[in-house]
Amino acid sequence: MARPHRAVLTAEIIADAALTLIDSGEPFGVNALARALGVKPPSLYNHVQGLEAIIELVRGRLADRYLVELPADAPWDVTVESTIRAERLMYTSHPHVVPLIATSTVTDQQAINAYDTTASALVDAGFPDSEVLVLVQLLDAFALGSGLDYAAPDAVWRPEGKTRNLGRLLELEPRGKVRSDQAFEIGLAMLLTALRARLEEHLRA
Amino acid sequence: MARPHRAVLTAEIIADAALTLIDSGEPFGVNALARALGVKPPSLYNHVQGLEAIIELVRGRLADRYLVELPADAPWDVTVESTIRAERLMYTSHPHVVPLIATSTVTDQQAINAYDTTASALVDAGFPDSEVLVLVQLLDAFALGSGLDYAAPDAVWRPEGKTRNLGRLLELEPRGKVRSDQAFEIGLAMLLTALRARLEEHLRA
DNA sequence: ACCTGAACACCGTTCAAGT
DNA sequence: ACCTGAACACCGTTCAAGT
Repeated sequence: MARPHRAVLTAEIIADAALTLIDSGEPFGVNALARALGVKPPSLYNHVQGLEAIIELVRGRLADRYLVELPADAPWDVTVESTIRAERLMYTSHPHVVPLIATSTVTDQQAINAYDTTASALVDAGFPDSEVLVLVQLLDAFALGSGLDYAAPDAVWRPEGKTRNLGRLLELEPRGKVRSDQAFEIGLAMLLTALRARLEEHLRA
Repeated sequence: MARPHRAVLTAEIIADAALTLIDSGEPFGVNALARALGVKPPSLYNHVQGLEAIIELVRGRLADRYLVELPADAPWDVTVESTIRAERLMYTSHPHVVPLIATSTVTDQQAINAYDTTASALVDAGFPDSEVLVLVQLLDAFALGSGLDYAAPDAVWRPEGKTRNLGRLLELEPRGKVRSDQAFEIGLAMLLTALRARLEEHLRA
């Protein structure tokens, strides 16, 4: 059998299977994905351009589900907070995706929309143009770093010798994902405070 | 010739060659590194445990050079600022290293020391134990994200459709590494402000 | 002690051949 | 139109053989 009467593959089917495989924690790649789909690796190239394109499809799939459209008339800090929380929920729900998308360029429309929404909220609030992308990037780095931390909460640092405080702090309760959650809340509160203070300065000047 | 009279390989030689190869931007791996060293891939395994160990050696090499010991009696915010600036200089000087070390566990002694120094500065300043690791992590994520941004400053987002503000902001001058530098300065100033404000709250309570 | 050759189980991608 | 087989140029790692 070379070609079934009804197509067994589409970009959507590939994206879904990719997300499932990534979430499983098993090694991810074109060959492994083809195996999971019961198909030979070259077949995928009839529907997607290659590994990077598949990863971008996965990003799009997640963005569609998690980065929903926000009300345009909400206060800027509500928009910012909602977006970061949605982004972090996306990452913590699919932690194995984080390392794959962390270093690639974002082209997916819904993901771009989410960043555009945050950028627009900051522009409308009164932040100067020259700062907005920086702030969007800072917030994104925080959400992403927080996602990486959630995926491997106690594995970021492994001191092998004596330390003044780091080793002791790593032993403190709570551990793991609970600590990662608390870390996220503290970091988010700090960033929002800093943003509000900075906006004050701009509006006063 | 199976074994030369004088060893051609040591862990240091491998680490240096690895850094040089990574910095060149060419594909990095055990095989490519062996080729660069004029040696067969299995030879490396007499000196290092594998690819991950080589990457950790590179981290150590950079930490030795950039994350120098700081005076223990400096004000906490000077320590924090110096460490972040040193870390960012390390990443911007070796941008291709960033994606390789971003997702791996830190075990190198000098790198651990740097984090321990920051943690201790925050503890001594009066931040509660429960927050210190979070803050160290937030600062680290910022430095790392800033390094990633410097490596590919205009490639983080590529909108293909229309956007309210994102596309316009991406076109603004300055571009590239200059913007990345400005972004770093703004982000750093914001984080230090937020840290000082948070410490105030803790000391007042 | 340490480098090599051979081997293993993988990768991502291209392309002509098949239906 | 779309799946396959064969092929290519790679990976990282193990291990017996060589000096």
